[in-house]
Amino acid sequence: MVAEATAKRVTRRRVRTRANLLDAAFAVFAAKGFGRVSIEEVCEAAGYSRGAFYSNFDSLDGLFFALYQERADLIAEQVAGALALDGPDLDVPAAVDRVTDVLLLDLDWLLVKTDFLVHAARDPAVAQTLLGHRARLRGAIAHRLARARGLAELPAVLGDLDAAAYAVVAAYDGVTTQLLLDKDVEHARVWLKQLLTALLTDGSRAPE
Amino acid sequence: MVAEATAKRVTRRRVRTRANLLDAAFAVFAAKGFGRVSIEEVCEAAGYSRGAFYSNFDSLDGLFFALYQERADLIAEQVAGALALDGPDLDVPAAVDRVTDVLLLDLDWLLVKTDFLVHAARDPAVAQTLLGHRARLRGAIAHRLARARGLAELPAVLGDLDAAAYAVVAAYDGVTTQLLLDKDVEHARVWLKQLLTALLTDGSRAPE
DNA sequence: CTCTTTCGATACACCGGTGTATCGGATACA
DNA sequence: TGTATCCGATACACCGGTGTATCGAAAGAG
Repeated sequence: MVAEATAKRVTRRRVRTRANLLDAAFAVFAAKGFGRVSIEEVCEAAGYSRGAFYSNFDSLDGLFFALYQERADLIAEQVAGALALDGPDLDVPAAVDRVTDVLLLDLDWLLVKTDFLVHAARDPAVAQTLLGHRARLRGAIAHRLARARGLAELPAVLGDLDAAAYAVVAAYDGVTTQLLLDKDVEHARVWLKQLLTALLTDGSRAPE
Repeated sequence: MVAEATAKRVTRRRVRTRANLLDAAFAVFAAKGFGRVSIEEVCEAAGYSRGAFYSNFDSLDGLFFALYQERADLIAEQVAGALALDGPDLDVPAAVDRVTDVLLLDLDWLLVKTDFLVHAARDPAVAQTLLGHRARLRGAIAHRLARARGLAELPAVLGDLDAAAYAVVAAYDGVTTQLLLDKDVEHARVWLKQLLTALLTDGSRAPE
C-alpha cells in the first residue's frame, strides 16, 4: 500500500533480529570500543551468525551509524521532555536539575557517543549529521531559554540566547570528558549543575 | 657511568628511528584514527620495516602511549609558558588569550588526544595517567589564578579556586568537542575566550 | 682501523576476520 | 493449510596483519 521504494515483504522476525543485533552491538561497543570490535563479536553477543548480520547491515560502520541514530533520537526525546515539564515560564534551576539527570544517566551511552564523535571527526558526511543533532539540541535549549523567568538574569557576557545555548552544550561536553575518566556520575552531575548555574544566572549572586 | 638498569649501549641511530616512528604514527593516527591503523601502516609511513617497530615498541598500544606522553608534556610546557608570561600579577584577559591560542593550535593533536581519551576511558591504568595530567593542569591554573588581579572578581557561584580551574578545563574540553566536528579553529578560539571570560569574571559587567 | 655490540630488514608460519554463495527452515499471506 | 517468499545458518576461499627467528649491516668503543 505505502509507496515503498522496492515493495518488499517486511517480516516480523527481521525487525526482532535487527533490534537484537543493535542491542548486542551497543553492549559490545560500550565494553570494548568501536575500533576493537569485529562483526563476529557482535553476532556472537547477539546469538546470531554472520549471515544474519550481512542480511541486515552492510558493514560495521553501517550498524554503528544506525545504532547512534536510534539512541540519539531517544535521548533527544527525553531531553525535550525534561525541558517541557514546566508551565509556560521556565524555572531555570529546576530545569537544569532535570536535564542534568537525563544527560548524565548512562555512562555506556556517553562512551559510545564519544566513540561516534571520534568517528565523525574523520568523516565529513557523518560529522554533518552529528552537527545537525547538536544544532537542533541548541535550538531547543535557546527556544526554551527564551521563556525563562527573567531574561535580564542571563549574564551579559554571553550575548544572545544562541550563545547561552552553545555554552550549555559546551559545559555538557566538558563535564562528559572528565566523567569518562573518573566514572563518577554523581560528581559529574553536581559539577554540571554548578557550571550551568554559573553560566545561566547572574554571577554576582552566591549559590548557597 | 650512569647507573642504568641494564647498562646497554644507546645507539644514536636508535633514537632517530624511534622519533621517526613516533612522528609517522602521529600523522597516521591523526588521519585515520587509532582504531583503524595497523603496525604495518605506521612502519610504511615512517619508511621502516616491522623489524624496526618491534625493536622499539612491543605493541601499537605501547607506541600510542609513548606518543601521547611525549606530546602532552610538550603542550603542558607551552601552557605553563603562556601562564607565566605576566609579572607577579595575572592579567586575566591577556592570559586567556595566550592560553587559548596554545590550546587550540593544532587540530591533529586534538584528534589524537580524543582518541586517547576514548582509549583511556576503557583502561583504568591509562585513565589514571590521563587523570594525573589533568589534575596537574588544573593545579597550575588554580595556582596562577590565585595571583589574579583581584580575587573578588571571580563569580561566587564557582566557589573556590579549584572549582574555577575545573570550569576552565571543562570549557576547553567542551569547545574541543565542537571544534572536532566543524573544524573551525578561529570560531573555537573566540568561543573559548568568551566562555572563559564568562566563567572567570563577574557576569554583571558587559564585555564589549 | 678493528672488533664487538646493536639495530633493523627479510622470511616464515599462523590466525582471525571478511565477504559471498548456497540452501533449508521459518514466515506471511491467500 | 498451502505455498511463495524471505531470512539467516553454514561452508568456503581469501586476505591482511601479527609476532618470531635469523642474519647482514651499521655504529660505537678501544
